[in-house]
Amino acid sequence: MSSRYNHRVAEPKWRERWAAAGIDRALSPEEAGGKPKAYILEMFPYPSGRIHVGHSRNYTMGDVIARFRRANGYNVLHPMGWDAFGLPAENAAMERGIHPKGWTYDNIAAMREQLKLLGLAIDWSREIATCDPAYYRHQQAMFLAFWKKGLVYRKKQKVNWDPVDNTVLANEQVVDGKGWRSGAPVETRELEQWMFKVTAYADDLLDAIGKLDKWPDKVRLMQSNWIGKSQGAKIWWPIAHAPDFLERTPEGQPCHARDPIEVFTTRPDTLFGASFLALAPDHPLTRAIAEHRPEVAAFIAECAQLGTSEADIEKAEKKGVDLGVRVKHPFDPNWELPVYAANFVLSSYGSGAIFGSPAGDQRDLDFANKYKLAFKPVVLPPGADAATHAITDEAFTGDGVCYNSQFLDGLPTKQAIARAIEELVKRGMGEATTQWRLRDWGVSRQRYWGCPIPAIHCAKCGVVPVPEKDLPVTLPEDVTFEKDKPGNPLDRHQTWKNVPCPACGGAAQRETDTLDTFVDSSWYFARFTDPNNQAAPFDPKLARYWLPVDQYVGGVEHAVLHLLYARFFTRAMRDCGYLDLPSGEPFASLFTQGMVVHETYRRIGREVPESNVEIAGDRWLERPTGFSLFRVGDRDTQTYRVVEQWLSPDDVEMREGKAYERGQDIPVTVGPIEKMSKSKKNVVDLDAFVQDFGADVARWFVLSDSPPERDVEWTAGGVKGAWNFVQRVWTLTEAHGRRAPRPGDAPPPEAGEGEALALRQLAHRAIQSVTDDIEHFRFNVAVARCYELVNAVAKLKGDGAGAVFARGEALRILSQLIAPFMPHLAEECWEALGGESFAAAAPWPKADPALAARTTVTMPIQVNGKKRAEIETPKGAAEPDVRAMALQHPAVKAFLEGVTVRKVIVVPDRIVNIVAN
RNA sequence: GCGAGCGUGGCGAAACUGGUAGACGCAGCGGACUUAAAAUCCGUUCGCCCAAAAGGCGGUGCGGGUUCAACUCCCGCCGCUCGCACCA
Repeated sequence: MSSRYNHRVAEPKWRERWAAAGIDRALSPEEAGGKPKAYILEMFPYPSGRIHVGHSRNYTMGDVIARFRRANGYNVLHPMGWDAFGLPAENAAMERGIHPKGWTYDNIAAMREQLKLLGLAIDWSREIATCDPAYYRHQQAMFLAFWKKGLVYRKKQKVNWDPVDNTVLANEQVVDGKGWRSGAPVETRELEQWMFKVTAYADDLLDAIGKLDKWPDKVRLMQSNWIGKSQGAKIWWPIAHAPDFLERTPEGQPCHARDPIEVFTTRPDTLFGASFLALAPDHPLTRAIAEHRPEVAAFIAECAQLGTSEADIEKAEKKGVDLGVRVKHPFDPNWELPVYAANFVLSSYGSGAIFGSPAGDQRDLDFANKYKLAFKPVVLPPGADAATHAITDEAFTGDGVCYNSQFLDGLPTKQAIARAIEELVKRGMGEATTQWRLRDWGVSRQRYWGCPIPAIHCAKCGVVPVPEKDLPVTLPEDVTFEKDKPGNPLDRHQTWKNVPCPACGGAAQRETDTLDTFVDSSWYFARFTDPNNQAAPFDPKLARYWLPVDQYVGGVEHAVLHLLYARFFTRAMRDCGYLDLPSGEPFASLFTQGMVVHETYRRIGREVPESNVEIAGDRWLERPTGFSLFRVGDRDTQTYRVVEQWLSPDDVEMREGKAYERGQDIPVTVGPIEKMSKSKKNVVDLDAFVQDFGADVARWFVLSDSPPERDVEWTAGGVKGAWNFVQRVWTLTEAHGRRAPRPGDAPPPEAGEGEALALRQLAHRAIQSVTDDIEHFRFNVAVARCYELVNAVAKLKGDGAGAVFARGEALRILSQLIAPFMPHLAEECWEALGGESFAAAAPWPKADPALAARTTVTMPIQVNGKKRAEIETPKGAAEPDVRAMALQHPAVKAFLEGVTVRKVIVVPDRIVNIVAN
């Protein structure tokens, strides 16, 4: 009498047994003995509330690797923690009148239970939360150490200000000119900021990318581009003429506005093609002139209005205004050039000034043409004729040979650059330099729920570090959040804020900014190696044992932000003596997984006439209400409707291929397939799913349908496939279980022939391919191999000794192969088949080479590239034999009638191709 | 605009360093079991030609090329996705 597999009983049972046996605990280096270590880590979650099946993919992938490594004899560290500081906690506090700490810890408690439902092989004894003073006290100590080492400094500078979140953002957190969380257009403010000197490692961060050979090329490229190294020259252009008012500041002090203007260029070889200088609208000289010249001030204002989005930039015309300043050419004091302010020059790159060489740069050319500035071409493209080559509308930006360039004439571009720099240095007009796109990391955030910056401001002593003995600087808990009181509650907290100066004892104030939460996640992987250490962030010996992380798994959205910061942090920790990690690289191997996506559903709202539709960027709004709209239908039938609300998949049912609200006749708009997210409601809650189908079905499905790096769409069909598989495996296993040969039994002679032998061979080949597929992150292919094996087991009928043995062996192998993917079902099967201890603790199966190896191969025979027949040959059959067999095959003979065989190509064990005509 | 990746049945996808295209799953179709449904099991499923079978022809976005042989390599297009974006 067979029974259905009951995940509701089996799954909790095995989780309890694993926990009781402590099999997920990482061993100390001493306990591990000669075992190699494997540190497997998924990017830790922000405790936002609840987990949905979309989150589970990331953790499941890491878990497959962790379980696989453990079965292969590694000492595995697979921990979990919480990236627990951050803005959503404060927003929740404001909305609901609760404390961020309570909200965060409640979420952690709920999400921990949910993650445990998945049956992840995690060492929960190492759990950490970044908002725990036991964690962030070490972060504060490191901050002080970095400060001492010169890797932390303060700087008054223009910052990206998010007006919605009321805080500063790092450059990496500004996407398309908008805040990465709030989506609000970022404003510019001038603020005193705490900075991390990431640029101190710019060269190393860039060079070492070349050694990260187990990172996706895409991520490596993105990091290289972000660091953005350009080699070239600084050039100083002396002022020839300038308006008189530049002699003095508005206050009457002598000023430096007559200092030479510095520009950066990668192409000093084009200096003889220079036609003008252009300054950024907010270049100091532009602003100084704007004080006196209304048209310049107007131009600055106009530029400030211009958006920074793609569309704006594409449309924006190259525009400028003559500043009335003339400069001397560095190679010819008699050659004077005009200085413009121009809208296409960025103050944030280089020195915020360029020299325009129109023949060699499209923007410069557009600008010169608009303002009728004279120029000449100075780089001759390969193959062009110096007498006729001309530039009108299209610049030549490639390499060539210099002409019209005095002492540079005849030199190819690379040599000309070197020669030009040599001459600049000789004349004291410039020098070689390297320009980086990478900027230092501003870490000050004007928020409460973050790690306090351990510094005190004293009127007498300046900025003083908090003495180490006074750490941690803990967040005060008695703060209030009210919607009508914007700003940082730490600023308002008098008893916390006002403290004596550690240096002079006088009245002083604590720093009220907190650290960017990306600081918290920049070293958590090191903390996991020694999570309960009170005295230090971690024991360098333990860190040395476990680091680098052998396999890191996470979303590609962190390709620049988190991954770059973590690489900086390990270098800084190393140089401050915390960490013995010569490479400075935290993650040896990185895998960026695809998302789980799902259809979106929207309740259909009121129709809006097209005349009231306003297009705002990529969305539609209703005039004058400003309500968001969406479009229904195709081009001919399109109508606009108000977005009423997103509907959860649970509230939608399909009837005759159309979507309706559950139990009602209201049609539902099926929207695009998007990443599962709370805001679009297209999520499938994990608890409910595990209750209905089990964690194993969720795990199996998210890995089965698509390659792991690609998105996978959550569909009812996919769930069904996984569910069927679970039932099928269990039905076959249970039916076999009670007459199973025990593991290790010698095969009876009958197992060495016919179908029994074929199944044994297939099972052993499955071991080979699944092993290889897991190693190479081809989980979807591994899944397909398991299906093949199950199909073959089901197909083998009969109760003879050979069949029973082969089936028992195949099922036992199957239970082990599925163990990393579906650990609960694997245990249930393992037990039913008489296995000892746990499937999770059993060593990974080894393929018997004699069975896995192929003794015969099926070779296709082609005639003129078209397959005409197949032959069975022994593996490794000699070429003449194969050739003879092929030529004698009746089907082949028929095709060779009346033609001459010109050539016979035999690729051993693969294919035969006969060329004939 | 620059850079990267991708394009294979109705759908998700396989195909090792060029060697039988479509493994495996979903959906579909036919059948068994059942009073019926669900579940399960068996068969079938790229298109076209042929009454069927055997067999043949075509087929991996489009157009060329290299090769005995191309989803795979090269050249030129088209489309989609992602990243960066006036970076001097």
